[in-house]
Amino acid sequence: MADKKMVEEITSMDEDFAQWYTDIVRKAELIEYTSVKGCMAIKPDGYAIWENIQAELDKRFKATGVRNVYMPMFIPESLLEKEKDHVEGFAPEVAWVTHGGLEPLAERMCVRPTSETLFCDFYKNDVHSYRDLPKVYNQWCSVVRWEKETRPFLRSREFLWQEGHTAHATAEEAEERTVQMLNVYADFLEDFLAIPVIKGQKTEKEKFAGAEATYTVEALMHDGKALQSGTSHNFGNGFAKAFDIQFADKDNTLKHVYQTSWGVTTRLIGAIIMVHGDNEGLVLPPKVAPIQLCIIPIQQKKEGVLDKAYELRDLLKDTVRVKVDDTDKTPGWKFSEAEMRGYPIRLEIGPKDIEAGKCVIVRRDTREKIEVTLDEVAAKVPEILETMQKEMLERARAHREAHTYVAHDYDEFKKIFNEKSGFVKAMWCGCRECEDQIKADLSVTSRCIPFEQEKVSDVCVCCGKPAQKMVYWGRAY
RNA sequence: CGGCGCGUGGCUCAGCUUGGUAGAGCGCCACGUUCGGGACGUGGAGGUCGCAAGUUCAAAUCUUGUCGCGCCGACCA
Repeated sequence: MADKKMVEEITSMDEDFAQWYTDIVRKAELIEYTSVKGCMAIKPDGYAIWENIQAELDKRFKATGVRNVYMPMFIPESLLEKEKDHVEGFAPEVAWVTHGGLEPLAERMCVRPTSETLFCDFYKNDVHSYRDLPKVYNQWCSVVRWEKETRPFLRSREFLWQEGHTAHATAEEAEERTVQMLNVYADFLEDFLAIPVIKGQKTEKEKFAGAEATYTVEALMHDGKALQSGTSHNFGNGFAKAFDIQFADKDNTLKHVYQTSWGVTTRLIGAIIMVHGDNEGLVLPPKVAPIQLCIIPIQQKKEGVLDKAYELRDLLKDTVRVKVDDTDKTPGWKFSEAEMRGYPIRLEIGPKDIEAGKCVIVRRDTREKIEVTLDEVAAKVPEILETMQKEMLERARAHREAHTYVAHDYDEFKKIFNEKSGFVKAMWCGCRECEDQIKADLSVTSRCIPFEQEKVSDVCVCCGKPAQKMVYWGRAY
C-alpha cells in the first residue's frame, strides 16, 4: 500500500528523477512556464512557500540587527566594472538595457545580477566615520542572470532572493558577521525546512567573484546530488578599495571598510522538493507549509458533515494553518490532491466518524493513519505536526549519512562516483589542478571544506601529495 | 553554447512515412445519481495543428529558417 503509486501523472523518482522533479513542480501547482524563456510564473501555492521562508528568515535576520533597504535594479556599466574579479565573474551572464524609450542611453546598464556594486556605491557616500559603522543591510528583490539552461527554482533567468550587504570597521567584525549569517542559514534550513546541511568554506575555484572567502551550506538531495543552499561571503576590503569606501577611525586615520554579503534564493523551494518529496508528490515540512492541515469531509452532502468540518476548522484555525476541501470532488480525489500538494496532515471526517465522535488523521510523510477522538483533535494536531517536522529532519539526515562515503585514494574515489551518488569525503592538497582533474574525470566538484574537519588520509586523493584539508565532493545542481 | 528529444483544444497524445483544410482520452460547463483512496450517466462548449517563408491546384503532413520546452554536458544561486 505504502509503495503503491497512486498518482500516475507523477513520474516515479527512481525511474527519472529530473522528470519527477518537473512533474511535482507542475502538478503541485508551484509554477507555470511563461512566454519569457527561463522565467517562471510562481503560482499562489509556490509563492506562499516563499512568503513563509521570507517571513521566518526576515525575523531571524532582524534578531541579529539587520535592516531592510532597497537598491536600484539597474547597474551602469562603469559601476559594474570597478571590481575586476567581480565583473569577470558576472559579465557573461548579465542582461543589458541600452535604450530609454526610443533614445539610446549614453551608458548602457545591466539588470542587477547581484548588488555588491550598488551597495558599494551607496556606502561610499553613506559611511564617513567609525560612528556610521557597522552597516547591516539586506534587500529582498529579484535578480537576473542570463542562464543558458534553466530549471524551475533551481536555475531561472530571474529569481527571487535576499542579499545582505554589510560594512564593518574591522576585518574581525566582518569575519564574525560572515560566519554568523552562515549559521543563521544553517539553523533556518534545519529547524524550519528540515534540511540538514554541511557548513564549510568554498575553495578558491568555487568561491564568489570578488570575495576573499565564501562560506556555504551544502545539502544533499534525494538523488544524491548536492545543492548549494546558501552562501555567505567575506570580501575583506577589496571592494572598499575598488570603490573607495573609507571612514575616519577612532585613531583619526582614514581606513577602508570591510564587507560581507550573504544570500539565499527561491532555490530553497527546489531543495524542499528534492529532499522531502516522494512519488505521491510534494511533502512540505509543517513549519514552512502554507496549509498545514487539510480537512476532507466524506459524504459531505449528508446532513451535518460539512458543518462538522467547518467546526473543526474554526476550532483549529488559531493554532494551525487549516483549510477544508469542500469542493465536490470525491474523497479519493481529494486524498491524492492533498498528497500531491504536500499538505503535512489531512483530517478525514464523515458520518461514521461523527457518530463515533472521532476522525482520522493521516500524516503526509509516513501516510500513517491515526484515529483521534474529536475531543483530542485540538491537542493532537499540533503534536503530530511537531513530531513530523522532527522526523523529517531525522530522515533527511539519515539519508545524507547513508549517502556519504569516504575515499582514501583516487581509485576508490572514482569507483564510488562511478557506482554511487552522494557526498564523498576525501583529502585534498589545496591545488586548483586537482579540482580541475576531478571535474574533468568525473563531473565532480568540491562542495566545501567543512568546518568540522576529519583526517581520513595523509595525502591528496587526486595527486597523492601531502593533504591540507578534508573536502566534501559531489555532483551538484 | 554543444548533443539528443519534443511542439496538434486546458492536459496527455494519435494523425505526418504515402499532402485532400483535425481526432481520442482526460479536464471544463449543465443536470441527475454518487461520496472512507483519483465515481457514473446524459447533454454541451472548446483547436485550424509554435511561428515565418517556400513547394503545390491543395500543407498539421514536404523543404528551409526561426522561436519555445525538456533532458544530458560546459557555466552558474
